[in-house]
Amino acid sequence: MPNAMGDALDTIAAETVRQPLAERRLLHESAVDRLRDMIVQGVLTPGTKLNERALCEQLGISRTPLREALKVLSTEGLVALQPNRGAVVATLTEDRVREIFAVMGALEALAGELACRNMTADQLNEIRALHYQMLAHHARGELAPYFRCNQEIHLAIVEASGNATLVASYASLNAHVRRARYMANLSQARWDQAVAEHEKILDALGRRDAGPLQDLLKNHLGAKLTVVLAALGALADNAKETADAAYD
Amino acid sequence: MPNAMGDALDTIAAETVRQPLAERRLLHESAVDRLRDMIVQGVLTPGTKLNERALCEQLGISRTPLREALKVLSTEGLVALQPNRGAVVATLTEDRVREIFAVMGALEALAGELACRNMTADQLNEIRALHYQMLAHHARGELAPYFRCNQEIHLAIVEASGNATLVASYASLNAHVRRARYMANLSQARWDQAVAEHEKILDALGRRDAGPLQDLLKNHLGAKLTVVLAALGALADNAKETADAAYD
DNA sequence: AAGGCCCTTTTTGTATGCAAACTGCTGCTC
DNA sequence: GAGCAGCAGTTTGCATACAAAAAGGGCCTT
Repeated sequence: MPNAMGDALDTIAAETVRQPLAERRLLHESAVDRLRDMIVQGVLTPGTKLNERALCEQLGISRTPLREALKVLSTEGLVALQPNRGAVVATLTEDRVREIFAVMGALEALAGELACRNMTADQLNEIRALHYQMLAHHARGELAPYFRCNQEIHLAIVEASGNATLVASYASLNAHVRRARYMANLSQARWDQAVAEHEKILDALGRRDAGPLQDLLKNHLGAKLTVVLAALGALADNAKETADAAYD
Repeated sequence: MPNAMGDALDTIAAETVRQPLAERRLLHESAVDRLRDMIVQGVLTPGTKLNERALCEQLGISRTPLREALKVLSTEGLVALQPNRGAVVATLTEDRVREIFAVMGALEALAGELACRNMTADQLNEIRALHYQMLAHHARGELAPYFRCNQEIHLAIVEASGNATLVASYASLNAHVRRARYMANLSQARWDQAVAEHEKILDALGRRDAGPLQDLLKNHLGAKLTVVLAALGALADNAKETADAAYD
């Protein structure tokens, strides 16, 4: 045994230099994922100028895969490309949020209908499990984990439709509004109500009762829209104040 | 006047060397458009391997913008990227077509509802004009122009919803099925029936009668699905025969 | 002092170069 | 003869190089 640390070092080297089994991901793909996360989680706020050189350094890649990633995010709508003038994080206007929610409403309604028809018992159980996990976060007042659970439930319902195209469309639109959602400051009353709505949704799902489920989903989404718009307004006000402060 | 041809030559030079006012489009953008057209119109058939060097030559660009275009088309779902193994035109399975039609059904239903509420008189008139143009093509038995008109009408209805997000989602999905649509061989009976359905759709639109309109759109799309699936089956059979012939 | 012009610097868009991965073929082994 | 190792050629993924466009800044003009 020449070196007790040999194994550990080899492991690290294998992970950093070359992933043998993990089938090393392509640079532009991981760049897309990382940038998307940064945008959705609000690290990169709407309107932020995306300097290629700076992002390259931050991600440790060259401009070629970065630019490919920006093109992808642009077709996803999260980034706006201005010819010869670079990329900026797409802004979210109130109108656009309303548009997105309208489309998501149609998609969720379809998902609910299909889920009632196609959902497996396992899928239903998983949704139930996520629901109880969410209840726990609600009881403890843990907002961020609650949001994550909440998202997973909605995604699980859409996935239970068994329609991959629907899942992709829904996920793409969802990424846009999640940006605003992360900074939503739920009142306790609205939070409690949202949980109650989820209870009813789960109930309808369990009975595979498509009609009422669609109505419940629609109302739930409508309430979410109100919350998101409020968050968006608050955000805009903050930005305005900051801008005003610059003039003081 | 030193040279009578001077103006013409200058014009050509200006167009080929540098577009001054037309704000020369970016190479990767036009590449996306050209490749998308080739895929949708069936020049590049599903499963075709996309060799970068060959496409570069064909489009007269280098690999960088071409690869950016492939990434974009991949996120649109029209091509599939195989890491380290290149890109192929995405295949259209029957299941996938059914999925797409299910989602498009939900989107068209929403579009119909919103159009009844938001459509301007001008938009309705434009749809009427397109409809009559389509009737002319039907009367003359001109299939390809009929399809184009047909597409434009459906897109115009979605646009009349006033929801840009809805338009984008619809257009993206529509690109996929248009591939199959181009090779659909409509029977005269089905063709006549489709025109009759359009007549009713236009009527409901004119009355801004959302409920019946949604039903009509849904039935119309269901009939289209049948036609597309038949075309897809015929295509698959052709491919199979060709493959079989190779063994003779 | 305000505005515009020109020059420098930065940034973007595209082409090219290079290394790793894949493909296909030859020849060897069993 | 089937199958596999190994090598040559091709293709992909990424980095870099270069040119055109935009942004910034100083100087001059008015």
